[in-house]
Amino acid sequence: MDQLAPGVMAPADRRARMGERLRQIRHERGLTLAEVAQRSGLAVSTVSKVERGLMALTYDRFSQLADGLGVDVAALFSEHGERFRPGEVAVARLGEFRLHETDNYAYEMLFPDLWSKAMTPMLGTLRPLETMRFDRFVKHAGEEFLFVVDGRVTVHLEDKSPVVLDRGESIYFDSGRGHLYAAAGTDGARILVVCTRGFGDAAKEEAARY
Amino acid sequence: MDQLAPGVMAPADRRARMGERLRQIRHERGLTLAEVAQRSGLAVSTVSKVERGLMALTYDRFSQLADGLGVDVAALFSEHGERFRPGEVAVARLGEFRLHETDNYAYEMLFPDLWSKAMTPMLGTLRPLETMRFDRFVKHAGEEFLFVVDGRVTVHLEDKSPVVLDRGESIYFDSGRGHLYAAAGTDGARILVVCTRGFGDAAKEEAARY
DNA sequence: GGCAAAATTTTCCGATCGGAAAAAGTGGAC
DNA sequence: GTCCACTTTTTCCGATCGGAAAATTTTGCC
Repeated sequence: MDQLAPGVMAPADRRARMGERLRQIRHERGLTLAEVAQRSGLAVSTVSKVERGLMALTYDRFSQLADGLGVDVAALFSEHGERFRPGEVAVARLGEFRLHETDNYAYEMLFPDLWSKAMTPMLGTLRPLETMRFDRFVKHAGEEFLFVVDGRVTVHLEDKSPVVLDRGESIYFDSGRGHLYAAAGTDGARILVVCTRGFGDAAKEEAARY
Repeated sequence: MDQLAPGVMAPADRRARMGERLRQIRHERGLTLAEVAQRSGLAVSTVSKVERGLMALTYDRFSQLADGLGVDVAALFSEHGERFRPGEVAVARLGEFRLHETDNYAYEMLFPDLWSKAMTPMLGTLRPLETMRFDRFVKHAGEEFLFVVDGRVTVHLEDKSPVVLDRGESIYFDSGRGHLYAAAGTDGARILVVCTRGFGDAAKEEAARY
């Protein structure tokens, strides 16, 4: 009577698998049931039962739980999704970086040989804004994370006031918003930038401009 | 009484929005309630109630419904969830981190309020391996980038020799490989870790092709 | 207009969700 | 060992889900 699409497993199995996944995620975060319950607005007992596959949450509460765990609902439903070769590892040693110099930035790609990975980490050395030549903001697809390793940095964002970051501070933003970095003050600064979505797209966009 | 995080809308609103969205999708497909019910294995009345926001399906049945509609669950949540919105910016100031302590790690989520962004950056303080208790490696979906901010770090990877990283060095690997960090030597160490939440654009694009 | 067929909503009720509180682990300290 | 604090599980029960079928609305056609 139940004519479901092939590959669909029984509800009980689904719950069990999802439960295991949720518990694993919670443990990775180092959270207790009480903490997750607090953050998601659910009862402790509810979270416990869900993790053991004893119960299936309604989608709105399930969504709350995902938020409380800090995980995207979408990710919980997509069993697959690894395109980076499973198990791969790469180390970036001092002095082995590939230097990339432009008019304004001096970037070092940390893993120049790793092609299709989710993130592109770069180390950069910044000069003060006065010595930089800028026509326009840089913008590209993806999201961007900047961490100040040394010195002070001013981040200019399109339609926003400049943000000054001290050493150890960071900023996260949509790369689609125009952006531009410079060292604050007279000294240089050292930053770590991590972008999502391969450099490929960005490179293409850049190339198309000239 | 309901003490939820800011920005989270009431359950009723959530249902209503989702319902409208589901009905819209069904109409786009030119399907009737009966047809969707048939394809998803749910009752007609159930689909009707869901579309009008009178009821919230459990996540397993919700998933069935999505299948019946021929739409990815991810897509249903992607448009109205509290995601990282285009153009958004967040700054992590010193002293504003959310500290999380586990047996082995003390890490600080840099953007605790920004869920569902592509990357999850964390700052961590490591103790030497001797003082840590470990049962097994940690492994999870996604990819991971570790940068040594201060001190020296030993990275233990499943089926690999330990890797020692000096300040300024970094490592990139598939989080699916068991991993575990510790400070090298007797002093502690300071690290910056950026994780992706699995699930890539590749999967999305594949699904969207047809 | 009336009529029939199809689509949708409402009703009813058993099954299950989901929370509060009690009970049962789980260490760690003494 | 006992005690204590913390985490997890179990219990209980009101609230809600979810399906079958009846009732209602809508659509098409004469």
